[in-house]
Amino acid sequence: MATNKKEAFDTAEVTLADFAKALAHPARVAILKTLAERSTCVCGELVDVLPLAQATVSQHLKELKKADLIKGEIDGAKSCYCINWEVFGLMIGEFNHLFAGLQRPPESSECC
Amino acid sequence: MATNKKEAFDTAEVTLADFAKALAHPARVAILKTLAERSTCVCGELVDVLPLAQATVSQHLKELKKADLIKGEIDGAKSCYCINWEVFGLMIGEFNHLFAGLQRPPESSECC
DNA sequence: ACAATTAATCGTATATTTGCGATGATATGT
DNA sequence: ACATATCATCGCAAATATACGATTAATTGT
Repeated sequence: MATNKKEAFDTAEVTLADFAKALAHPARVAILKTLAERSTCVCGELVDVLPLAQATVSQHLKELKKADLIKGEIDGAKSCYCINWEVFGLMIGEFNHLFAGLQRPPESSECC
Repeated sequence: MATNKKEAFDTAEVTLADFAKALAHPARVAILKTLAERSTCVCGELVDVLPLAQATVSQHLKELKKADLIKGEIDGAKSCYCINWEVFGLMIGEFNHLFAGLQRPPESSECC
């Protein structure tokens, strides 16, 4: 059974894994890139940019929203999205912290 | 259908998404941490450290190997794993490149 | 030779992810 | 009021991911 064993892990590890999961699809990476590029918030333009159907793009946006990496607001008939820079910075911090912690040892120890 | 649409995206985005997917589970983050910590390569000790069954740990190791983030060698009856620092550095570079590209705009543009 | 240890793999169950068409709800333009 | 545009959500299908017990294969210790 794929019972969720998240409780059994460190909070830091779960947090990082969740952020990583948000980035674990090229469409979502592309969405973030596009949102950052056009400082003006885009909505259905994303559908034009991506090789995916509107429903699918909507779903990826939902994922990014769930991870709190983007904010969305209804602007008339359209939906306006933008990067949540606060959380985004937090994510970068988490990744950097992990990478800093995982340092190559002083070459004395050769592995297998 | 969950037909793979990877071909339709930029190589850079696919590469990064693949690395992100490798980190998208707390167990795999924990494995990398443990491998880095004990410069000496561990094998079944990981099973003791993790709250998962041996078969499950083996599967996560397989995932990390698929992403080329770790190397594994059979050492007698045991299996010895270690971080593939070359690829690991490459991954860090990819993430840093992404994060550098996604810069918060000069505050002029307020989003939604 | 034989029991015990180690770890990969198989089979299975369940959950999640990915993708899309269709539908519905809201807003806009005429 | 009515046709159109925009987008979230639903329902469905297929693929992946997660987890584990059981089995297998190889190694080690006695």
